[in-house]
This record gives sequence, C-alpha cells and structure tokens, in this order.
Amino acid sequence: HLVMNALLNMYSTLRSLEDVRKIFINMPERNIVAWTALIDAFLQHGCKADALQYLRHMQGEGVFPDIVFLLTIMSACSEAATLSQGRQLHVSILEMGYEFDIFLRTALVNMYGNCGVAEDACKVFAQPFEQNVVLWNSFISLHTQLGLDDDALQHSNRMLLEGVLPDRVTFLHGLSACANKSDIVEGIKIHILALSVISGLDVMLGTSVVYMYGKCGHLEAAWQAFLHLHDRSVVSWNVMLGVLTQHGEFLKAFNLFGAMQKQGVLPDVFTFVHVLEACLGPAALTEGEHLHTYIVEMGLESEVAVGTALVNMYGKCSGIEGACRMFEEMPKHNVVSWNTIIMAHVQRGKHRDAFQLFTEMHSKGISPD
RNA sequence: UCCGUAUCAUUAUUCG
Repeated sequence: HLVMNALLNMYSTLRSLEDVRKIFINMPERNIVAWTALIDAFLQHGCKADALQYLRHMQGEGVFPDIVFLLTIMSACSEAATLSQGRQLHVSILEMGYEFDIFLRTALVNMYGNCGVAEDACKVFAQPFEQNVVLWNSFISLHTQLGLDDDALQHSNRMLLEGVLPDRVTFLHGLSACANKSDIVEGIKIHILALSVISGLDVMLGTSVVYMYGKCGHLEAAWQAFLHLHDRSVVSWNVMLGVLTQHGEFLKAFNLFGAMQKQGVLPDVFTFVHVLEACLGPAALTEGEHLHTYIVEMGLESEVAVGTALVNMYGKCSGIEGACRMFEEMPKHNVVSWNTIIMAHVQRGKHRDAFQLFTEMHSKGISPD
C-alpha cells in the first residue's frame, strides 16, 4: 500500500490524470490515502467537479474519510454551486468529532467564504477554540475578497492585540487591502512592520509592496521598491508594468518590457495585457503587431484577456475594422470581450452595429452585465 | 503506523 500510494502521489505531479487514474484502478486495495491522492491529483489540475464525483464513488464503496481527506476535498467546494456539498462535509466533521481541529476550521472558513456565505465563515471563526495566524489570515482574506478592506485591516489589528504574531501572509493581505483602498498611510505602516518582523522580504512580499505604492499613486516609491527587489518574478515585472501604464508612462513601460526580456524573463498573459495597453494610438501599430506575433508564437492568443486587449489595441491603433477582425479570430468570448467590441462601435457612433452585436451576444447565451 | 494535510502577490471592456 505504502509503495503504491507514494507512486500515486509522484505520478499525480508528474504525469497526466489518465495515468493517475490507471494506477488507481489497478490498485488491489484502495485505502483512504489512495483516495486522497487521487482526488488531490484532480484538484491540482483544477478538476473540482471530478473530485466531487469521486467523493460520491468513495462513499458508495463504504470508505470512511479522515482528517486529511476532508481537508483535501474541502478545497473542491469553492463556489456557491458546491455549498451543499460543503455543508455535508461540515456535518461529517462534526459527526467525527473533528470540530476542534484547527486545519479543518481554517478550511471551513475558506470553504464558506468561497461559497459566498461569509456569515457561516464568521461563525466557524468565532468559535472559542484554539487560534493561530493561519486561521486569522483566512478570516482576514475573507474580507479583502469581498472588498471589505477596512474590516480586513481592523481584524489584522485585532489579531495583533490578541498577541498573535503576523507572518508574511498577513502582510500580503494587509498590503493588498491598503492597495485597494489607496491607503498610503496604513500601507507604509505595514511595510515598515513587515521589514521589522520578517528578515528579508521574499519576492511575493516585495512585489506586494511595489503594488501597494503603485495603487496608492506613488509611482516613484513603487519604482524604488521595484529596483530594490532582490529577486524578480514575472509577477514583479508585470506589477511594475501595470503601475507604469496606469500612470500613463507608456514609453517607460515599453522600455521595462525590453529590460525584462533582456533578463530572460518569459512574458505571460498579464505582461502582454499591460504592454498592449501601452499602445496608445496609430504610432504604436507596428509595435502592437509585433506583440501580436509574439503572442501567437507563445500560444497565448486563445486567452480571452489577451484577445480582448488585442481588440482594444487594434481599435486604438488601426481602426474599427482591425478590431472586428481580431474579435472574430478569438476562439472564446466572455462578457468583457463582447463589451469591448460593442463599445468600440458605440464610441464611433455605429449604434446600429452595436445593437446588432448586442443581440448576437444574447443569442450566444452570454448575459449582459 | 509508515504514505497524503489549512491561509499566499499582478490582468482585459465603460466621456461608467
């Protein structure tokens, strides 16, 4: 069993889901660890529906869950449609007497938060059991996700008052709350506190600092923070690019894009969206077309956000025909890409075409927002 | 009783 389970786990990170399933099916006896590994493999690949299917399968075979299994499957319940499953898991937890387990309580807070029932998440959090920084972090992020940035900051302060030491994740949430509400005063406080608590900010934290200063409108501070980063991930570059374009520094954005490539950092979806945003008008058409080829070479042209940014770019640089051609080339659409092409027509006074596109969107089963 | 466990930074559309 041990060997088979270990094998299963290895394959789940290295090989395809098909291989994992084959190994699982060929196992002579499947214990709870094997089931956990199988479901975890599907979750790693983002197949939450399949994971929940296997949960039913397992229940059908009379295998009983344990703590680790419950933790694993709980992350499959992350949207409103899965709330009832999540509640059932909560019942199982209570039945098995696991309600004091802090890992499970953290998972429950996340599950209820992601399913859109913050009230229930708060109830779990408020239980007078053991608390630690991870549980607090989950509770805090529940609020930032809902845009309740003031509450998030208040709760972090309450956590400090209760003597729980913040960690890097606490600071990540704090900085992002400050970024969202453009609170530079609180942001600087958190930046300084992080520097004193954590020896050497890691890439994520450093990047969050850049983001916070940028969102608060402090371009120079963001730039300095970016320059002082010891390591830069692709996200770090993307954040700085976004800050520059948001401040209208399009030339600097292009230069940074060049510097990024010189460093050998591979651009991703976010990178292209930002750089395309820097293509302001007809003068940037050549640059935009160049980016388009690059995007195709990297196989990113099927990403909706990239396609939408391209539609926008062609609209600004070459006119409505180019935008329409790009829109039609896109394999997938969502409400934002439709909005983009509709507004491109409205802004040029082509109201009839805009309305026709609107009804076309409706006929494709996409509801307006 | 050995294998599996919780929180984690950046995107696109609007004289909105």
